[in-house]
Amino acid sequence: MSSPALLWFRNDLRLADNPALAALEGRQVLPVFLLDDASPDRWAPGGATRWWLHHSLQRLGAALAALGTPLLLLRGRAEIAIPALADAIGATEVLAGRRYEPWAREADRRVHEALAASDRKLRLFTSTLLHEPHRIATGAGRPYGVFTPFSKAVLAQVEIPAPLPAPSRLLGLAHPPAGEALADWRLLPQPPVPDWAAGLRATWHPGEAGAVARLARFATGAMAGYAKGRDTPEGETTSALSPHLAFGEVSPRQAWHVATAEPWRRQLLWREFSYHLLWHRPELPERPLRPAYADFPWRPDDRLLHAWQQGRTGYPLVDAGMRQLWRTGWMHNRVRMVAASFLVKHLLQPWQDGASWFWDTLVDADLANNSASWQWVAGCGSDAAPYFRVFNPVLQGEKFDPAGAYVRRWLPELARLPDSLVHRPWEAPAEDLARAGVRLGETYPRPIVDHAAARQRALDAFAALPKSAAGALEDNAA
DNA sequence: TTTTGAGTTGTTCGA
DNA sequence: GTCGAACAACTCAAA
Repeated sequence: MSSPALLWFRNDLRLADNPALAALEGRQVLPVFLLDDASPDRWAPGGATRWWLHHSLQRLGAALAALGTPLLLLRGRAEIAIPALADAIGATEVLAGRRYEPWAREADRRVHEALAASDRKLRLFTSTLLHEPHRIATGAGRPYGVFTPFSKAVLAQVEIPAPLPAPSRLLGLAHPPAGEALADWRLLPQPPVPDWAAGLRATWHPGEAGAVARLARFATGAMAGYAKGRDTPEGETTSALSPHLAFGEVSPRQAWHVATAEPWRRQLLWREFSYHLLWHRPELPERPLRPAYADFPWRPDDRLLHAWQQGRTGYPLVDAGMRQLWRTGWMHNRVRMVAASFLVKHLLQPWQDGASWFWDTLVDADLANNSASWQWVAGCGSDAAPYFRVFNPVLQGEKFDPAGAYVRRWLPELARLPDSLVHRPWEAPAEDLARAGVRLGETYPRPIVDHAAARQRALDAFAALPKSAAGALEDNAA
């Protein structure tokens, strides 16, 4: 009989369309998940990520057990724990989906080396993306820096394979080693910290079954109106598949074949593009891709940052988004753009501070997407928004939330204002405020900055950047 | 090498 | 109230 294999789950917590799982081909297997939240060289999982991970691992463990083998839970550094485990069970191969974060690539390289030293193999599969990010290049062999040609190249060159079926049973080890207990990892909010996860529990169903259900629900529901409806933050207008994709509870290939609407598929391609950028520019999460922006005159200010984080800027659309994020771990994409733009341009806070907050609070926290999107908003990324494009949170609110339904849901203190004032409460006459029970500065803050003045300040700051280098993606000194 | 066309998501101002 | 231009020219990718 052939030797057993180690099936190393990372961010592909599913059984269907899992190429590492399919590569077992009936061999004995030990599935393992390794939590590395202590290494200093990586972005440790944020609070919302930890909550989701707990539930997703619970579901994956149950699904694997039903097929014939438990899921082993371990903690530690991959380059030590994985080779040791392979050695302990006599596995000659470790199978896993490929990861693309800089630290993960480095860790995989070390795992590969350590395994090779004892004649074992690490086999990595394309699992969380449609296509390997390093296998797309321009005609000149360079990485793409603009989305549209990148997406055209992917569409022209890549055949998206049909998803693989889930196995109907697995052959586990007769005596699998004992792992750790999920509860001991303390991934959920623990006393004395208040239970902030109630809104997450009410909103989400982590795990493969929840992911597949969410995808099917979108394909038969909101997808038909997605091209127009996706900009409306209130109501079920998007797929809300992002956290499931981030944890790999459903694969992008599955999503591609089920959710066929072109504008939605383009969002999947944006995800590919973010990973393409991260692959070629591993500094993406830390530093602006456009070198001139390294000298941008940010004005770090904890008071402003906290007001933004808590949804107390005085601009209803921004505040509603930030409170939706805090309560549910998710924010509608249109509102993300407005809220992010507000932090960076109106408040002149470094985009990295916004990215950190999103990383901690988003259930769909994804290093490539989050970093690329913040750089896009800040104007220092690939294909970034021109610097003069400053969202007006009032106009955005009135355009995409005209009846104020979204703002009222997340800011109940403004719920009784009339539609015409709900996005600009500071302009409300005293009698309207009184009738709605709003006391500005008490029940809801006055605007933390004046829009027109803040906009001009941002334009001036961007205009002062060195012109020649302001747009360049590459550092010419390199 | 040079040229050409295109480039996710806006806002404001003035006619 | 509506509409077009200005915003700032630039970079990227392909022919």
